[in-house]
Amino acid sequence: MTKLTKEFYLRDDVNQIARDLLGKIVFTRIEGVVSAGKIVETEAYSFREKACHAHMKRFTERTKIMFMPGGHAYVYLCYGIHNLFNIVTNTEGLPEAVLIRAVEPHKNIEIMRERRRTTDKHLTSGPGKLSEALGITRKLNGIPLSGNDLWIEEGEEYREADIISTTRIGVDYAGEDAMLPWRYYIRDNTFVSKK
DNA sequence: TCTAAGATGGGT
DNA sequence: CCCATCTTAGAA
Repeated sequence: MTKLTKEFYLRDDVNQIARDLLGKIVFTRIEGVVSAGKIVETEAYSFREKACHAHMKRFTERTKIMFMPGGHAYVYLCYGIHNLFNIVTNTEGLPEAVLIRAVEPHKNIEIMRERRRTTDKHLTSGPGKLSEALGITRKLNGIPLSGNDLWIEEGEEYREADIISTTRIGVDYAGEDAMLPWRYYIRDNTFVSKK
């Protein structure tokens, strides 16, 4: 019922925000249709490390969204096929973001089945999958999460012991920064993407 | 202009 | 393991 405040996103600690987002609910309203999923897996990205598109504050047509103040959506196309959904964090000019890697269906699973056309366990268990299930495309790139198209609400609180921290997926190109334990997920949750 | 590579997912 | 698919960034 209550959207997260902008102070939540503006904090100068993208890893803390990635942890805090676990259990929160992502809502979309696409052509009037609302659906939602509970976040169960995230990854943190920062200009301070090499896996980030905006490493060393690299400013391009694509990365300019990450320079916006925290609380905006960064949606980009991966491998020419998949829309990956990130949440921009930190203040303007400090490009950091949290990649949402998996959610658990929370509201309107029927529309997710229509959009995905696969079995339920594959509905939202990966960054490309959840975007398709929730209808997130690059049309939403750069929009604020304070609006009524795409937003985050409070959800479930998890105890520290149920949050796993490990290395991020698909970032081998980042050299030693690929070893950073900046991936977070809920222990034993069936919608967490597999390595 | 040209081109290689990519924060994936689905199938063999 | 292989491949679809196409934007992006950087080189030429």
